[in-house]
Amino acid sequence: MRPDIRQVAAEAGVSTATVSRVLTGRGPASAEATRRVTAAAVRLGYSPSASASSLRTDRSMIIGVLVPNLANPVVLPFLRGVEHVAQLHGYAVIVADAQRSPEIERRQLDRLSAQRIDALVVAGQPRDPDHVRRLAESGLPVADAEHFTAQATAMATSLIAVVDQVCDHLARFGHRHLAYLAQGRVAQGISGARWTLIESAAAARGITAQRILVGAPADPDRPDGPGMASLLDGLVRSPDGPTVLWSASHALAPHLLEGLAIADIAIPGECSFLTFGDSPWAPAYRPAISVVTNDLGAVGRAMTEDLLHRLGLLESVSTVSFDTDRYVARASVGPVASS
Amino acid sequence: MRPDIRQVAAEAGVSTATVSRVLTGRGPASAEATRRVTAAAVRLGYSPSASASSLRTDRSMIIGVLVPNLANPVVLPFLRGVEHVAQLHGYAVIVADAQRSPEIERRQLDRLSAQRIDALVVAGQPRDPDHVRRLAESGLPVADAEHFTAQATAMATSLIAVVDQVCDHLARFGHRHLAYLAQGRVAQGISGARWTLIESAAAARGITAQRILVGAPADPDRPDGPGMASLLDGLVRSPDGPTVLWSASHALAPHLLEGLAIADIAIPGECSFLTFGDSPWAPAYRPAISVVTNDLGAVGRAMTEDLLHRLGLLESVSTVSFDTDRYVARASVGPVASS
DNA sequence: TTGTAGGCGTTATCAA
DNA sequence: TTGATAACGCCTACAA
Repeated sequence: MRPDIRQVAAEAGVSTATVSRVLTGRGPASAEATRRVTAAAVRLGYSPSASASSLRTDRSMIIGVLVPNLANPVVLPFLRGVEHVAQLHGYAVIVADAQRSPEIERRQLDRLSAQRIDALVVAGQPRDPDHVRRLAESGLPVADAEHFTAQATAMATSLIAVVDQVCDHLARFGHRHLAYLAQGRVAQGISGARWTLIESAAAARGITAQRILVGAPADPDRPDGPGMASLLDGLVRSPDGPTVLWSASHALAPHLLEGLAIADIAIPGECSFLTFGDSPWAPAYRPAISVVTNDLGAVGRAMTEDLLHRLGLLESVSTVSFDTDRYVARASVGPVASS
Repeated sequence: MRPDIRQVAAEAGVSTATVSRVLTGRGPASAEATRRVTAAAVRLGYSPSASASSLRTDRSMIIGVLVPNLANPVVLPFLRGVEHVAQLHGYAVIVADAQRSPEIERRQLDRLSAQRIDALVVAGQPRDPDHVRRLAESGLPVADAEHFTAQATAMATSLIAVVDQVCDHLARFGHRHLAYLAQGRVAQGISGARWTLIESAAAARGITAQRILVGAPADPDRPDGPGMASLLDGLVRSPDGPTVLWSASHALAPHLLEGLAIADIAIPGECSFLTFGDSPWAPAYRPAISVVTNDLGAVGRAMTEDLLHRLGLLESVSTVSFDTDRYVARASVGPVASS
């Protein structure tokens, strides 16, 4: 049914070796041979079997992406970035969703391993970091988003500048107390780095910053509105409570906003609000929400380029800077209420 | 370096055939052989090569998913559903992002074809439907989301019930004119079916319904707020204009809301609002947005089960009904203003 | 129940 | 520059 390399060879009147050389571009081939082979391949609708080629060359041309939780929309731009670069270099992307479970994560990593992926992208904190480490030690090129962003200095300096900018803005509006709200587990990598930056930038401007970990709702689809409301009410309305709430992630933001709405806390009248991560909902909200955009697509692209570089497929990693963080001030950040 | 089936055979003191039979579960194997082989496999950290096995069996154990535009967040639950079911049956999922371009789509389909995917899921309207059709005709099991949802009768009846429910609600509040706002191109499948349903359900209650196609912003990340505002202003404030705006997709909703905010149209005072598709932003909005949830994860799961069924891997397709559409009434739908 | 052996479709080596 | 050929790692008749 499906044509194979031998049929192409027969059709072109050459040997299979020549067909292979022409189509892969590896090895010499005369202009005439090239012409006839490509013509025959097109005529027959030939498409070489990736399995056979992988088996022979020991290269699967597949990049695996381990996603801790595919329900989280922030992975989307990231995935897109990985896909984009991978595709440019003939690579396919296999997505492995760990569904927030260590066992599923292990199964998924095993599957990726069986596919003999050429490289692995870890798109967040894995549930079982040891397993990932073991893969890396066994020679698989691994790019970990947490480590990567913390190490990419261009990105870090961009973030520093933006955090400074935000704190300036807040100080100018008279804010003295800031609360940084993050979800559940304390992240080591990027999230931890952000907090350190915020804390020191705030301190430099006489703003006290506190970090508050709000328990991730058991079911992220049905957040605990009232619970969030009472938490925020107690926080904001306590003496010397924060006058600014800064959400660590875009996914967390709507839950916080819902809590604020229930507790009837006015934005920015009673409390200013901003968040990491942008989406069409931020400007659409009333009031429009200030954001610090973080271009995760760029991170995905850079990580994938780094991997391809390590695989020897890319001469130089694109030096396009990571200067993609930006502070977009909107109505949700305003002057502190004169009480 | 990496252990091979022969090494496992040697370690277990059996032949490679026995190893294969034990590990794949196909063919007979004594309890003793099974024990020793599995032990040896674990001891050596053996993981069979998917390429070799694909080559031999002519089954890649890979399902391809063609996503017209991976930037669109609605694919996320869908992808997750596909991934979930695929994984349960040992299948890997390759994501192909067409990036809204016909050429890229073709390249991606060619790549999937080279990978010898066992089945293809099409997660939206492909840019080049002919190419997809050709693949289907060549014997590849293909599941198309548009066709699928239109044909899945359980899903359709669920949708009918929900649309009736919404229209009842609107009629009770005194609404007589409804505008259904959809993006750009008119979809043939699910989106078209929805509109037909809405139109007739509305008519049955004395509500006139009109469909308005709002041009998709060129760059979906920077929507045209003012343009949207003037469009909606002209629409809502015209004599006999609609008193209800119904957004066809969750992605469109924030752009509409931004337009309403700019035009200073009060919700629900001046105009009620609801949308297909839920997310944490809907209840967090002020006022909270009414939604018709559509569980795309369930669609992804069902489609994948259907494919596995066609591949002979699944005895019966899960008959869990599609009764997942639901109308969640929130504050954004209220009585029509008494003018 | 087990082992032997051949071949899946490609690519790399080597001799011509 | 080309062609014959031997693997790559696995699965599965078939024979024992």
